[in-house]
Amino acid sequence: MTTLTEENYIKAIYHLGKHGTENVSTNAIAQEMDTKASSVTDMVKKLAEKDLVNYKKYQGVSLTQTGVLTAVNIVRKHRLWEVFLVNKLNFSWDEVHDVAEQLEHIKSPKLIDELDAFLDFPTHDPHGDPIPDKDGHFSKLDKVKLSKVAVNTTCTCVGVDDSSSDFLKYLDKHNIALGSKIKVMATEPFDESITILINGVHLSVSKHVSNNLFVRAN
Amino acid sequence: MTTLTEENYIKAIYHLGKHGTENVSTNAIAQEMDTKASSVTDMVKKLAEKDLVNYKKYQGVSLTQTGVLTAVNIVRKHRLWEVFLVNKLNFSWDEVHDVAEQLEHIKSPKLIDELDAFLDFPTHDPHGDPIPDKDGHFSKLDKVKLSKVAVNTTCTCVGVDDSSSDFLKYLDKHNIALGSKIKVMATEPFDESITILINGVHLSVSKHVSNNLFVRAN
DNA sequence: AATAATTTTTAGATAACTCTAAAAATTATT
DNA sequence: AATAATTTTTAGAGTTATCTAAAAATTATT
Ligand SMILES: [Mn+2]
Ligand SMILES: [Mn+2]
Ligand SMILES: [Mn+2]
Ligand SMILES: [Mn+2]
Repeated sequence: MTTLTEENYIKAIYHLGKHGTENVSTNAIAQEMDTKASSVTDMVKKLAEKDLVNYKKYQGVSLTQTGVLTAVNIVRKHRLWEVFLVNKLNFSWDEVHDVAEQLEHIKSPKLIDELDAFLDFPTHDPHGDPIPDKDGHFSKLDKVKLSKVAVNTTCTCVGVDDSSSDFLKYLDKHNIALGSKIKVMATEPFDESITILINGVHLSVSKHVSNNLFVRAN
Repeated sequence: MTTLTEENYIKAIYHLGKHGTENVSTNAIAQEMDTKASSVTDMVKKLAEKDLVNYKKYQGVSLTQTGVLTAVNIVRKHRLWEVFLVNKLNFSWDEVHDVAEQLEHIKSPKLIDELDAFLDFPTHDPHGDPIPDKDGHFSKLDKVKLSKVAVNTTCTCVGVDDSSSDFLKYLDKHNIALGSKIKVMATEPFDESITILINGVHLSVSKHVSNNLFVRAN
């Protein structure tokens, strides 16, 4: 059985190292989890003991097969709860993350699969991130950063890379949501800002925005 | 801020001492929580320090006003989650308790009130126990134990006193559910068992059953 | 290749919660 | 009222997860 703390470490390693496959440094984990490197070392030893991570002193850690499975299951729970909060409980997409951080640790063999069915087996969460199915398989959606889209092309917003509350609120304010049609009107070389057409309105957005919005070509 | 452990102690004191008003003994808490009396003493001191309980050495504990408020809020969360699990996620009434024990500790100012609205402000949980509203007020429902009902009277099942999985499954097996009409046909003095008519079927039930089924007169 | 800077680990301490065993207080029995 | 039984508290120690400070290993710079 994994503790809440162990699960959070597993999740951090999963997210930092390309789905847990790459080696992740002690410091990177410490930063991600807002803790000290010495604490990370302690926990990583414990996780290695439990065969959840591969660890060699000074060489960083990666997830074992069991570790990846554990991580994917937590991600599944997190994202399903986010869908529930937005679709059923009137949460906005900038409010769900903290609550999902708690709900993702609830242990029940039945709960998540029933929730999945109740939500009609969603494939993506409110931020456009894919939800793994019961067996851990992700539905691949080929998305591209808005900054890569050519001028005069229209595309559809399908996700965000930055899901900080501030960024999401900014998008809300300018009526940019998943499903929004965006036409790239112009790009400015000097500051890499771009002008887009959204809901009939012209809007100039910074490099940060275009680099953190995922779109699909139409 | 209350920890998960503190919340569980508060809840135990609330349930053992008539809504936290009566004094509860250290041993009673230890038994309820499946822990040692010495651990209870430690925690009770901590709770007294936080002004959640009234405590005098060797005299037992009761909840303060803040303690009652905390307890009622946990009970509210527990019962609302139980309704959610039964009404929305196809859980049966004998499966919900353990999951609700986990969910009741989720902290979110918005979550519970939205859940309450989503469930259409239920007044009772799947076991017939009242759900306090936002302000901690319980809707009183005058219920009586089936064992108190006179012969030849018909009544409606509105709750259970024993909500152990075994007892609930027994009720399921004999199609006794909240809302079921029950007519008391006969009482046997020698073992205090009674014969009831339910769904057109005659059934003899033990003293335990009649003492743990709440009914409302019709 | 030697030295400096950085990263990582170890050592030792602390906080929250738990336990066992012994001491103290209360309650029951004679 | 004295003694016995029970309950409750204290003392001391273990576990998990955290921290600071110092030591060791790795990586970068000269
Ligand atoms: Mn999230
Ligand atoms: Mn998300
Ligand atoms: Mn319950
Ligand atoms: Mn209940």
